[in-house]
Amino acid sequence: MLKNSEFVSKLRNSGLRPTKQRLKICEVLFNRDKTFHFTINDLAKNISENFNEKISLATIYNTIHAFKDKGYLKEITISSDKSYFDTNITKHHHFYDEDTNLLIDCNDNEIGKVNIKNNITGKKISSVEVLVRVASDTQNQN
Amino acid sequence: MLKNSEFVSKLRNSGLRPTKQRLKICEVLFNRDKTFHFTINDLAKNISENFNEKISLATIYNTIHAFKDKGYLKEITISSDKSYFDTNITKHHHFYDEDTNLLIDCNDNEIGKVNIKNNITGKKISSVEVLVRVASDTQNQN
DNA sequence: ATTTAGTTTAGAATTATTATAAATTAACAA
DNA sequence: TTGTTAATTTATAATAATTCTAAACTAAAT
Ligand SMILES: [Mn+2]
Ligand SMILES: [Mn+2]
Ligand SMILES: [Zn+2]
Ligand SMILES: [Zn+2]
Repeated sequence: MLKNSEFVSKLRNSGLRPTKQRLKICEVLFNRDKTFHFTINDLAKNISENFNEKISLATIYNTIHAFKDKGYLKEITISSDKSYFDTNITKHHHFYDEDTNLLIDCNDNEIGKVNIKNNITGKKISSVEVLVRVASDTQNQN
Repeated sequence: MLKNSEFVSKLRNSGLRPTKQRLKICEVLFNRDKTFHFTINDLAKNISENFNEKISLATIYNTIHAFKDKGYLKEITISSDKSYFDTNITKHHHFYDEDTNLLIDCNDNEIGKVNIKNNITGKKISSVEVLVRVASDTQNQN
């Protein structure tokens, strides 16, 4: 639940000019109570259907990637034909409902800490992510 | 290290005709000591460069998807612009080296069992996969 | 006000993947 | 064998997500 002026400084502080388009995208993504997951297409549709502004698809891609690079979004890869973004930038894991194609955040109390006993020599761990795929009982198993 | 005749029965047993193309792909994928990870492009290149047979890209896609559906391959999604396949069909986790773009299998002794305390109501867990991204110490963290 | 560099945009290009539909081939029965 | 049938392969077109390009626009600095 941030105000417009807060987005302006947030953008300025990260070296991004607070343009009309970026502020609108900030509002859509960050001016709400709960974090959520979306695809570029979801976002483009949301903006064109629910607001008067027209933001070109190229700008949406540019902005989302800029926000990701600045750490304001995380990218979640579930399938190779679609990329999800997450406004929850804390470390967390996901359930993926194969029936509805929805991503659901795991709380820390739902999945215990992942115990990595041996890392690759000379490398540093940059992230650890668990994906739990779920489906109705009557579905095929993986 | 399977023989050609074994691939013939394996294919027949799963309702797939043992065509010349499928047998060649079996040989390339399964006639070796260790499991490995590959992309469709890797495989197409491998076949066209190291063998005389020309298999059309459409057939490679068809075959890999058929093998995946029959459970002879697993698909691993790391990034949205490329899909990896895995000849190791046992339950296991992965390291992904962001410097080299290589996938590395985790042994059971490297990552402890993931403890899922609460599943989504009414759903069945179809898979649990951990992806540990690693990079050189001098790289950016996630 | 002028300049400059950053940003937006429409549209083209790229790339992975899937669809189409005709030619080929494996399986099967006569 | 031989003919029939359905599965498979293939070249090619289509699709769809994403990136690129280059011109127009705009925020920031002078
Ligand atoms: Mn794709
Ligand atoms: Mn893609
Ligand atoms: Zn999330
Ligand atoms: Zn593997």
